[in-house]
Amino acid sequence: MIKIYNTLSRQLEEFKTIEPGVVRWYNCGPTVNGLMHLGHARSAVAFDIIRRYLEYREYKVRYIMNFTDIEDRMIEVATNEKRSVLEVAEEYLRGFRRDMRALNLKEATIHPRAMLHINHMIEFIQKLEEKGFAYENNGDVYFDVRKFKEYGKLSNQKLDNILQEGTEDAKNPNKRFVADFALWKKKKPGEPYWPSPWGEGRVGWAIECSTMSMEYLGDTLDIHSGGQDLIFPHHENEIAQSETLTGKPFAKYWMHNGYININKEKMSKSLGNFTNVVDLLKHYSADAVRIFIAQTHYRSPIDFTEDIIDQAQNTANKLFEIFLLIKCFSKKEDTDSSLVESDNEMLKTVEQSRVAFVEAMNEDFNTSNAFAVIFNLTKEANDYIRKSDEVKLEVVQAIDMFFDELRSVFGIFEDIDEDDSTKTIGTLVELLIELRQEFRKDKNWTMSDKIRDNLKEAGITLEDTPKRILWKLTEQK
RNA sequence: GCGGAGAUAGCAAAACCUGGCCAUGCUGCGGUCUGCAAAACCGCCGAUCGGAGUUCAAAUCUCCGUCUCCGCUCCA
Repeated sequence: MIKIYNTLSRQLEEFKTIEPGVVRWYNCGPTVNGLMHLGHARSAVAFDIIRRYLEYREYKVRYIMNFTDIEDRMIEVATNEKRSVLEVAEEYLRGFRRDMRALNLKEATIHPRAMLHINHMIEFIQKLEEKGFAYENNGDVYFDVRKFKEYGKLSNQKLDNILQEGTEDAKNPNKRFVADFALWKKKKPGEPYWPSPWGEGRVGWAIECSTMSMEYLGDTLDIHSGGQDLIFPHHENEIAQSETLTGKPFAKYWMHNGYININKEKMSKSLGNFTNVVDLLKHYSADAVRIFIAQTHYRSPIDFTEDIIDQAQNTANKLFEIFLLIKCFSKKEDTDSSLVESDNEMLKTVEQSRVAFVEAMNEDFNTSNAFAVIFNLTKEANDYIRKSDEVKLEVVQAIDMFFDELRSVFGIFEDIDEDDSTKTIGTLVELLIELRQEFRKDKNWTMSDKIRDNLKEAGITLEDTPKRILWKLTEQK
């Protein structure tokens, strides 16, 4: 049984989809007005792993992640850079797609763009108006939050406490009530606009997500997710509009990931401490970044420092080595001899690890504990390869199969394999190892060390273990 | 002011809902193995913010306090 923490109820709930075996999931995507930064990455990777886990548990996941390409901040950037909103959108959309691929994020089922759904949004607003929950004033259209009795249920706020007088938005004379939010905004000079029943203008932010999610997933979603900062007002507003329109719950489970701080400070433009994914990937592998994110539970805050990402890179390198070692052994010839006790114990450990892994992930996707399981298993696997009298194919293949599962859930080292050039090198290296063993038998340390040292210089590290000699290509990063 | 999250070893982090010898990773120290080295494995060091309460038993529940972060304005 999978348990999910639901922001709406503020507790763990059993995960039950509306349609058995199918997950309808809308993840609030980014506004494409800049480069993908660490905050986007945290959210995207955390939910990517959860999605992959649900797929691992054989759910069919319909995963929608939007790109917001028309919004206040888009216009702001376009104005500053003296370009059209469309140009800005195109550029950063490409950037996001590139960085998302680099981070090995699975492609969403659909990545809808707001600008292509304006007509549906207008229809949505019209229906709200017909129902009497929206009102037009001077070319703007607002949602009348006081009519939606449950407003504030997601963010756990009372209407009286929402929006203090004195904020800029509260002074807007077109609104009847301070907390009312814009569904449609009258065009301003120089801004992109669309025709509508209320005159020329553009859509409000929250209506974009409501419209697109319902268009692709129906009236009620299983999961709606995003960063914690979206709880209010964005998701609160989505609930108000959507539930007013359909009279049904908008989403069963609301999931929100924790923030990333940089050296104990919020990542923000004014502090100039944005860490962009492109820059990060210049120094660290995507696997390290994903491990860095997955080692903390998705709801906990992360304080990003260089030290921590270095540690994650270190962990990534170690995992890579044992993964590759097992992968290589899983492709060797079978030995024909029957399993001994230590083999059976290893097989048992793999099975127990799988159970423990599933248990950890079932508990609101406890990736920290899942990693603890992985580390414990890699210890055993390392021992098995180095200390068994004979490495049995059946055993390494069982380990490798589970490692494959882990790699695909966490989205790390998915392309791990020997390529052809490695195989050729392997044949040569094994020849040299044999030669070196001859020298070692004769206690000719000068020659044996020379082989080892020269190989090391060539980027190949030898490892003398009790039972056999292992070799590996020296890490690049 | 209102709402939320949090404080666990040198660093990171889990367990907290559902009370029962504080997982796990990195670092440091020692050991095993080895001709040596490296690796790997084993062991050790070391922590529940402070105070009170409930309890046979508290990191976990309750209360008080201190501190940090976030939201209430565009944010993942």
